[in-house]
Amino acid sequence: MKEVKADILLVEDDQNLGYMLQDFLEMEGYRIDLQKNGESGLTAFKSRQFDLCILDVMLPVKDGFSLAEEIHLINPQTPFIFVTAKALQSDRIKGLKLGADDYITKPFSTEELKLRIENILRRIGKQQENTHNNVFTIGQIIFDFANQVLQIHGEERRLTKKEALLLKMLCQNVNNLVRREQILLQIWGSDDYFMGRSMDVYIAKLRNYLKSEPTVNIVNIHGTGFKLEVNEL
Amino acid sequence: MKEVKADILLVEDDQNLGYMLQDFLEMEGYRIDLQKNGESGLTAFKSRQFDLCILDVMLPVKDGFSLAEEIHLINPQTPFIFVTAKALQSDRIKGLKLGADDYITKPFSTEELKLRIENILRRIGKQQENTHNNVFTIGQIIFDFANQVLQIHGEERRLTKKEALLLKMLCQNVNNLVRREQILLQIWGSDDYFMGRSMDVYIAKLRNYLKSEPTVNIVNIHGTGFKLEVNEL
DNA sequence: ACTCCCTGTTAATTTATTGTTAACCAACCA
DNA sequence: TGGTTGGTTAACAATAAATTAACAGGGAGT
Repeated sequence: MKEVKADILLVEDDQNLGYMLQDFLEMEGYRIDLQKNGESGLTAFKSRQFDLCILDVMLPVKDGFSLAEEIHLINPQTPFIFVTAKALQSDRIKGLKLGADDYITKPFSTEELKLRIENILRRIGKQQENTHNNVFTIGQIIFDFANQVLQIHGEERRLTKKEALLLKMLCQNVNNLVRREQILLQIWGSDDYFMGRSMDVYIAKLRNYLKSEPTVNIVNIHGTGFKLEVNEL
Repeated sequence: MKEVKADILLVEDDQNLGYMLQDFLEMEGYRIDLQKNGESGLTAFKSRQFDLCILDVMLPVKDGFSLAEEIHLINPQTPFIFVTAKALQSDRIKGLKLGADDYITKPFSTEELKLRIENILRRIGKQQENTHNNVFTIGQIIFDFANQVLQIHGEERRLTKKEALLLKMLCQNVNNLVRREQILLQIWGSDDYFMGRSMDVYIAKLRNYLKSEPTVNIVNIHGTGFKLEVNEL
């Protein structure tokens, strides 16, 4: 079950590029409506709400610029990105004047497009995936690293800095071993006997906090490290 | 009398380009602080508030990327644009990953730059307005940042500049942790022991002002920062 | 089973951070 | 000049967190 990060209207007449982008963006967690010309693009836009539009400039039936104008007329809020093969200065300026939030020229990497989309969505306040917010779900428990808080069945439990750091490390490696020395070096700064004992104390504390979740366990791998085990149902 | 549209920090080592841009942007109604290297750029940034930063990537003393990182640390709100001669894909991606709001490559027309600036300012405009109106409601209390006044049950209490800045920061992150270093960097300009103690004194003052509201609390997250908690009814 | 070493747990101790009040100082202003 | 005001530093109390200690189990090899 993946949460949809945002609804995107993609208008691109080049079949190959269109499908490729659709696939890529869907894999990134966006819901895509792919249209092949300006007119169907406009119809699609009218039919429901989108968080973002990606428009090719050269489109059959109705070009990207006039499409953008009409979209802007219908909903001036909606941000849009132009994609184009032409690197013409004048074209870029025309796009930006129309209020384009971004303007990228082919060839571009999907990585770049992804970052630009994320940037725009972040700015308009669309909630990004929580992974960047550092919110983890551990069984029924919600761990908000940024606020150092654990939500256990409605109850809030505040964590100390070290507790939070340690739990984050385990969460980032759910169901995977994290070696003692790695934890010690990263959180305690160095790996000696006493630091190690200190860490064990913290493991005990975390176990205590998580004990209400039977599907969640911090298991010890003798002589090696720990693993946060979460058994999905 | 010309209204200043925005304060822009421009860091560009190429004298010609730098002056040219400064002139152009000033004619456009922006107030420009031109710096010639990364280090002086950082100093300038610390010295006051900017609405936007335009950074060359290739800078003497401290490159644009690390400058951006530090700026982001001090005030994650501030948008920035990278300007560079290199059209390297990997560079563009690095910049965007750092959270750049835009990335434009030389040569570019001043017209394009102008449009991109307007775009960004327009986008942050809404939030800006709210935070430029700068009237927050904290439970029953009304905090007018612009006038540095707190309305507590009809009573007016005037705040000092630092008190107001600190309270604003907390308000902008209601119910969210604000880290000590971030407050210190943003308001006090640097993070050392005494600044920290000074801040603690201000926290005490604010707590005192807000103590009549039982639903409002400034809670300390030990070793990390503070959180303005407002419990809705 | 015996032994060594690693881990679990709780409590005691030490260290670091914060709360608070007041003294101090510099800038501003009548 | 002297009185305000805003801001910093100092000092001490109160807390919270982190480490250390102490002891009890447990695994793994012999």
